[in-house]
Amino acid sequence: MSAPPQTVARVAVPVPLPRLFDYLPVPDQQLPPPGSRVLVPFGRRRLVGLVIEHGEPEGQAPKGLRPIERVLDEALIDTELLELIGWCARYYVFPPGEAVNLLLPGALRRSREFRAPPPAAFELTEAGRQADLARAPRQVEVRELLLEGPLTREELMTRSGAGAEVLRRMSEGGLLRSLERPPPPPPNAGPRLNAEQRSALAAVLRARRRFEAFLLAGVTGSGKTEVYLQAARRVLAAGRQVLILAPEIGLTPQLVRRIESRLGEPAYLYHSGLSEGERLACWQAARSGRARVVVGTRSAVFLPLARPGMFIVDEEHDASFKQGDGARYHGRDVAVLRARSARVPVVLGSATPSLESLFNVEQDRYRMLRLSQRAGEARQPRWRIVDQRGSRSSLSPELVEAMGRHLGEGGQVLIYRNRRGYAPVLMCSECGWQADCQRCSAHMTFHQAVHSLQCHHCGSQRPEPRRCPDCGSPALVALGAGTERLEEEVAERFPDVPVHRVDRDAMGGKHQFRRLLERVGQGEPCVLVGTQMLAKGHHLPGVTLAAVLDVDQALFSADFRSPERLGQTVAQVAGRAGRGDRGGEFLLLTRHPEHPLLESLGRGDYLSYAAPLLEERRQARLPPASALALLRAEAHDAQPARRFLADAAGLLGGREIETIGPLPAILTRRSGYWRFQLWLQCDSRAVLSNHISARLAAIHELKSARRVRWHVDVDPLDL
DNA sequence: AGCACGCCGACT
DNA sequence: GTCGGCGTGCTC
Ligand SMILES: [Zn+2]
Ligand SMILES: [Zn+2]
Repeated sequence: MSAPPQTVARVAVPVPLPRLFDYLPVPDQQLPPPGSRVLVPFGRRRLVGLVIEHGEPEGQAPKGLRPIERVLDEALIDTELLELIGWCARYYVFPPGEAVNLLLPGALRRSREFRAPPPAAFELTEAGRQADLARAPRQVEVRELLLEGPLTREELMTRSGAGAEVLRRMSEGGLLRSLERPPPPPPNAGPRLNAEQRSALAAVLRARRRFEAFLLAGVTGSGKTEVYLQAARRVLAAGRQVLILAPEIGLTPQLVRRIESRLGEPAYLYHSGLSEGERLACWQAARSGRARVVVGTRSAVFLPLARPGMFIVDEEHDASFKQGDGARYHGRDVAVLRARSARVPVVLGSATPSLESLFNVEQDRYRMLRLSQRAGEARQPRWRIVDQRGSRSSLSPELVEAMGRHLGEGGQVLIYRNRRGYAPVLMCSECGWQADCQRCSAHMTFHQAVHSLQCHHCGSQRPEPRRCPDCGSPALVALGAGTERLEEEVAERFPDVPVHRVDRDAMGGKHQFRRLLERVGQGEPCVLVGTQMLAKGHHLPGVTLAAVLDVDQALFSADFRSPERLGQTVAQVAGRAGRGDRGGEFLLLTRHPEHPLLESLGRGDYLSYAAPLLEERRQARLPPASALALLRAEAHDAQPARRFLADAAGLLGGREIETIGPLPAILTRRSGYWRFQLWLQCDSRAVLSNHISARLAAIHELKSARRVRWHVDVDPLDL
């Protein structure tokens, strides 16, 4: 009747080897079920692993099988997640042992018991209200604050001056009750939806009980967030959980507050900024179902969920969803898979959808929901492409004129430049010497304020040279302009207007940035000069003029994704202008105004810009129209890396798979390593992954593999 | 990835 | 004599 009991557990062990390891049960015990967390002997070490499945021993273990040492948690991970991770390991060609890192929070990856983190919030008990605290001034302070209602532990400690010890004593004495989360702000129904939003919402709700993937493509200010939050509310009402993924940079306190107030539920945050204890608490709350709303970055896509009801990916085009090392998965794509296996809807939102998602719409895998109207009075800004040829300054006369006009009318100006520092190149005007990084094939960026040269690829620094190291001339010139120089030039042109620089160098702490946003929010006329930090998220209602400087390098980049990224950046920055009630203006500065990409961009509609890009990818057999994986290798010398890839190419060639290379990476040398890559292309994603997986062991065993660092990247974003 | 073993240069 | 450099091999 029943199948004979299987004799070994196949265990995922956190080592970078392309296989699971077989273990016998703990002596005199049964095999722990799949999903169990176990402690196993491994070589001379003991490691925490996860039982993936049961089976019969195959592939002779050289020294025989060893038993599991201890079962730490039985069936901790459900089979749906185990299957998902297995699928990911095969598709993305990462070692199955990564399952341990992806599925367990750090606290559960170690064998020792974990000390429970302190409670996140407190409220006063009845006993606490009435207690006689005449001889405990600190406790009185705590009580005063809590009379108004519950507070987070952090807030309570800073405002009352009470230490952890005081709170612990009060809890033990029954004066305080610990809460896992502070209560959410009062629910707020939010604005009335317009017709487009209502029909998008209806479409999502119709799929509430089955799998369907939606691409919610809405221009800036069209109210995408409202649509998915209203859908989420219905899912919560049915007793299901909602997982929202957002890029690191977009996971702001404002977004979290908005989510909480719309959903009337505390949002459980999961991101890398949390302490280990906080991560564990969120993980457990998600697994138990207590956390009904979870908001997190990429890694949250693997959180266990008791009753998943909907997945949401905000800013789905954002590159931070792709993990860049270890298990190189794409959080958005995993969310779609997870929704499918849980039979629930997934909503991908973006004003500038990835070509991958647009392709999936074309293939009828996703359904597009378009929001083309800006909510409220906000209008599309007026666009202008400015020919920068002939202008010696980075700020062209037309830009300066427009800035003066907008500032004069009380507006704010945003200038976007994707490069921090003073100048990207420092050159000797006598002999042509340029300051290059010793360890990378790149120029060093000149940072004038700190008198140094910095490499933005490897972080190395050196002091600003006074003379040319080659010819001794003092005539060193800074070529081009980064944000630091732009700030200086703006201040020269507009001495009476405040200029704020927003980049990693100028914004030391988060508080500094927040304070600046508050100040800018007051609405005084000013100029903001900055990088990515400025383009993403954050409401800047006072901005009426936005400009993108120096788009030209993106027009001629070797990276085939460059035009797509350019369009996304430009649309994002343009979206900053005229969010308020005044009609905005947007300028794009270039020395190639006739470039077809810019003409297409200038029409101001991202989707019609993207359509021909997708067509080009198809013609060129590039992703997403075909499957691409890279085999990357790096070594201190170029030759071993090239050699390894050439050997691997010999193993990987096949009728269905085209191998190209070894090619040098776009940044050929980084941090002292020469970097090369082999392109592997195929019409079918599944065939490509299977093909590589099947040859992985042989690649591992290549002699030439021993002298290089190498890995496979399926669906790579960076070249 | 760790972690051991192993065999050669320069220290007390 | 031995401390330690990192090349090589192994992990159910
Ligand atoms: Zn010189
Ligand atoms: Zn460098």
